[in-house]
Amino acid sequence: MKVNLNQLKEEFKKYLKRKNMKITQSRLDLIDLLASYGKHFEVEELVNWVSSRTDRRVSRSTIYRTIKLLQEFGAIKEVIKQNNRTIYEFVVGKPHHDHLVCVECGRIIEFVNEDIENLQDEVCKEYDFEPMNHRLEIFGICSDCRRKNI
Amino acid sequence: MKVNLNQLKEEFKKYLKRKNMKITQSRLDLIDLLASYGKHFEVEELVNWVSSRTDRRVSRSTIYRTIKLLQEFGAIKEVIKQNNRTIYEFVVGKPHHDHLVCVECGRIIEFVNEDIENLQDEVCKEYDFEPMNHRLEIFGICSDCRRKNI
DNA sequence: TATCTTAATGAAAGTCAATCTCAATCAGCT
DNA sequence: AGCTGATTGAGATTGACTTTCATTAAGATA
Ligand SMILES: [Mn+2]
Ligand SMILES: [Mn+2]
Ligand SMILES: [Zn+2]
Ligand SMILES: [Zn+2]
Repeated sequence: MKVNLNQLKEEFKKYLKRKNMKITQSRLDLIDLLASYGKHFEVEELVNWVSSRTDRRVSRSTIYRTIKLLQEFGAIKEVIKQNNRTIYEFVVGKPHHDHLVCVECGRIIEFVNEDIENLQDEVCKEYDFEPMNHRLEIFGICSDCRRKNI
Repeated sequence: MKVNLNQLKEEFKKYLKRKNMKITQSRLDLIDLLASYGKHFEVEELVNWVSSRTDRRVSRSTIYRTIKLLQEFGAIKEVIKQNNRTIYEFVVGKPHHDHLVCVECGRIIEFVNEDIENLQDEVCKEYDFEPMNHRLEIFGICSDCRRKNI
């Protein structure tokens, strides 16, 4: 579960070189920032958080561009699409998992279920479909919110 | 699988009365149109299609408002959220199912898997989470597109 | 049926996430 | 240090969706 940040950055540098892209300070900074954020996040939230750490400014444009890049690289995933908001997660060093989303308080519960994963693979085989990624979102009411509502 | 449209409309009328809302021509027309559309759809697509049938004009605003209403009523579901587009489906008379989405050609394959559904319920029990609805989207490449790419 | 009250509608304006544009800057090769 | 092309930031733009508000229609009442 522990991420070797330096190793990750080295891999990212190789990835950038392979794509003839430049290793810039902004890109490396964002990896650091994302690795230390430790929560599911929305881009706008990240923009604010990054600009609050005044050490070095990174523009909104660059943050959007780098998030897309890190998604292709595989360090970040879109985990929830609700209303018209996208919630992301830094997934390096985290095993794959899916999410329960409380529609009342927004709480996000992570779960792992190997059986569901295997069944998905079976379904894909059945339809001769090559899966690349998936998103299972279960929307409902968490225990805390149910207790409050009584 | 066969939907009794009149019965559906009667239920929708009751639903509207319960909510002190009016039974309007636009609302009834949209149920007819949606029931006859027979495909997954995006709102903008529906707006165009509806306005191409010149029998009676319904504005974009009303279409958006009615789609939201029909979602609450349960006749329509958001089935895919990708990029910043939402794909809907008229679900009356259709058993619950999930989707494989080809990221190359946009093809949507529907599948039913009771085992996955049951496992989801188990997960929810485990976390004392009351599920309301869920969305399982598997993104990948369909067989046709894989053949083309060889 | 005519009248009245209130919800629904349409057109246009507004919102908001995300993308694009382009001049200035930076990475990194020589 | 100088060169070349990728990257950046600020602001403009897009596109899906929502809101506003004057007008219209539903449907209850008499
Ligand atoms: Mn997660
Ligand atoms: Mn479907
Ligand atoms: Zn909750
Ligand atoms: Zn395809």
